[in-house]
Amino acid sequence: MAAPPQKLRWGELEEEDDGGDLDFLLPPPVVLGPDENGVKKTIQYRFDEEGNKVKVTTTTRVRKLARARLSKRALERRSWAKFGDAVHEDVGSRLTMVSTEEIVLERPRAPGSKAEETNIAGDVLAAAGKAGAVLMVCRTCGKKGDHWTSKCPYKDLAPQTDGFIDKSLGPENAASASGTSKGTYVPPGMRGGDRSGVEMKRRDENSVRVTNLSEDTREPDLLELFRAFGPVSRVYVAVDQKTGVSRGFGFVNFIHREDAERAINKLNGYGYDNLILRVEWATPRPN
DNA sequence: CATGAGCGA
Repeated sequence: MAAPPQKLRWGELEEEDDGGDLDFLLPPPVVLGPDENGVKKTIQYRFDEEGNKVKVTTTTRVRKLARARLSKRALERRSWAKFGDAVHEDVGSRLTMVSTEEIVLERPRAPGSKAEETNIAGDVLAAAGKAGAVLMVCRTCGKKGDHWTSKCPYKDLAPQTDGFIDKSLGPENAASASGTSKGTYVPPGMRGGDRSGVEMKRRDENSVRVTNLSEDTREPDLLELFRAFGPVSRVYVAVDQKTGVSRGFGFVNFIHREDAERAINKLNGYGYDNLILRVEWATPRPN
């Protein structure tokens, strides 16, 4: 019996664009790199609507630097003794186990579930007071149909929910997620009940700038270093968007100003990764 | 040396 004709999958179909029949006149595409920074350049040629030959260069970053070293912590983990099911495996030292643990996936909005009955979109429209209104939900305070995030009166006052947050501190972060009705997804901005706004703290407060960081210092490293002084609400390391390489400076925000001050006093001039850190108050970000 | 990213109708 002859094999059935191989069907083309959609991904294998040739892309058809206008003027495609003339494409053989164009130079073949050139792919440069990826270089040692993982930056890949693709040079393609095509005809535009007027039939002019145009050159299109796209730059993409393919992956992290191949030469990037493992962090100290990762190296340390390599030397850990195997445990669990892996104890009996002898597949060499770099072993990734497939978990045999059963994980039940919850589907809060599954058909028939309680959550399904509440129609969020309808909610929003009602709040906006008009049918066909846009889905305008402020991501800062969670208010619906009132203003956009950028116009939020609490813009800089909301507790920080994005970025790097020290989850080990206090129940606020973990507990707030489960605070409201169980099983229903609650957007970060709406967690934590009452939003009268009075008790909200400025989130960009107590911001400490850290400069002279080594290239491979990342946010987790900074957190490790600074959390000793008190609860940290945010860590940020500036990274070159194109190469992914650290720009050598970052910010750490503390919940308490005194902690920030102690961190500055202790860590400014501190030797870290063979460089001398500079730690000082950050001037507030312009906006 | 150096002051952050996203974000709409």
